[in-house]
Amino acid sequence: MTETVTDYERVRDALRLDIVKGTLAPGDRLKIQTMMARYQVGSNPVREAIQQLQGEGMVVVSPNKGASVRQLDERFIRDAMEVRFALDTYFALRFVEIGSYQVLDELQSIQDNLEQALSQNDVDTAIEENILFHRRVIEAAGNNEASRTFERYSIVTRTIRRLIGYSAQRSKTVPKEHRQLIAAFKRRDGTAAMMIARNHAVSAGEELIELYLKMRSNTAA
Amino acid sequence: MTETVTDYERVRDALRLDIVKGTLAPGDRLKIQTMMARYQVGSNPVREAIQQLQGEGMVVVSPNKGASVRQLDERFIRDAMEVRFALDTYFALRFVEIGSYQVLDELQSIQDNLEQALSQNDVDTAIEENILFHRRVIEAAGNNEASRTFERYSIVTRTIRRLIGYSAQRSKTVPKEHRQLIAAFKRRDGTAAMMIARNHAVSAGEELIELYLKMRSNTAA
DNA sequence: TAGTGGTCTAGACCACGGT
DNA sequence: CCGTGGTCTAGACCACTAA
Repeated sequence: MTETVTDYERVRDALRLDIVKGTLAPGDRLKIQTMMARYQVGSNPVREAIQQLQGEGMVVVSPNKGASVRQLDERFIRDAMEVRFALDTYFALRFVEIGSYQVLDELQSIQDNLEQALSQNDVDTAIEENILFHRRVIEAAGNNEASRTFERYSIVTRTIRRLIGYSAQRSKTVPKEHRQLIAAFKRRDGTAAMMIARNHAVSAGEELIELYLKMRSNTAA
Repeated sequence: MTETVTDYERVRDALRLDIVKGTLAPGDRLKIQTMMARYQVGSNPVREAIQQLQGEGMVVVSPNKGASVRQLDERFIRDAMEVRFALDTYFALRFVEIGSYQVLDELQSIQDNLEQALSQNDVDTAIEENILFHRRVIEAAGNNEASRTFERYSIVTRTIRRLIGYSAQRSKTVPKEHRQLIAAFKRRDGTAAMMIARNHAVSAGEELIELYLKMRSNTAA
């Protein structure tokens, strides 16, 4: 019953978790020596873990210069959000075709948690429940590749939102749009679901860019 | 003016190319010793290259058992085609908004090459021009992440099509649907472009699955 | 030109599969 | 229980940077 057996798997999983959790922030250097000490392994497993994460796109490696956590620049945020947009729109439509009542209940329950977290200003929980909501819609299709792609880009939302939080404005629109989406799912209205998902993704994307730009100017100050 | 400098980059690029070209087929083992000999490097660069490709999803590594080129099973084909579907649909709509006349000309020229290749039964060229057509539509949006995602899954089309070729039937519908798409782009008809792209992706996906199943039963025989 | 840190090799170690 | 082949360590080597 041992989980991952090899060292490079352990290091890879630990690193990925640290990046997702935010312990390692975008731009942070990943020095081999440091990780050798942290995980009590040699250089080889560390390098292999880093290479794999580079393949996944979380980490950037410059030859002879080293690795660092991928920077979230404006370009990447826009691109990631657009892919999210394409996925969310399509899988909202798909959900109408295949979503079960059981998953609908799950969505409703996630949504309840999200609203409660928002009302209590529990930003971390709100972020995770929000991502979970969208992930669950995609996962309902049982498409591994779509889920992986979603996961790859959800780090953008997670990281920026964690830095800025939810505005009073957004704390209202997010639940409203989610409830509209659930309603459209319930009455099996594919067109409506697509349009709501589309609108939701656009407004989320635009706000994230705006927050990012604000963040940059604040950091510069 | 040296291209990639480090060994692991060279090996990674060579391996990736071999997989895309089909020199290394799905399921082929990637033995470290073999690659050490082939590329004249030690085990370390080989392992790092493999790990990165595993991150990209082209290669599967089982701990203590080794790496092999990813198998194209029915599940993966379906999932990949569905992601392609989501991308193609969305970026067809997007192209109407942002596509330039210059890119339209490029598309027309690619399409000409594709039709010529089909009429001459030049399958390899047809495959590449076909992929190029769809890639170009996505690339017009200038979205790096979308392009990478497209690239990741285009290997499915490439590999299966290479094994089976184009049926007389498909040799007619592909150009027809592409021409319809170009026409919709030209009159900036987003709704039509989306629906054509959608239809095109669905029929391509269904045919690939069918071909795959046929291929499996032939191989088994 | 010294220091930091990434890259690569050689070889020991060990898991797994066949005999 | 031997062979094949994947995994890991130790250390040499080398690219970059700063003084």
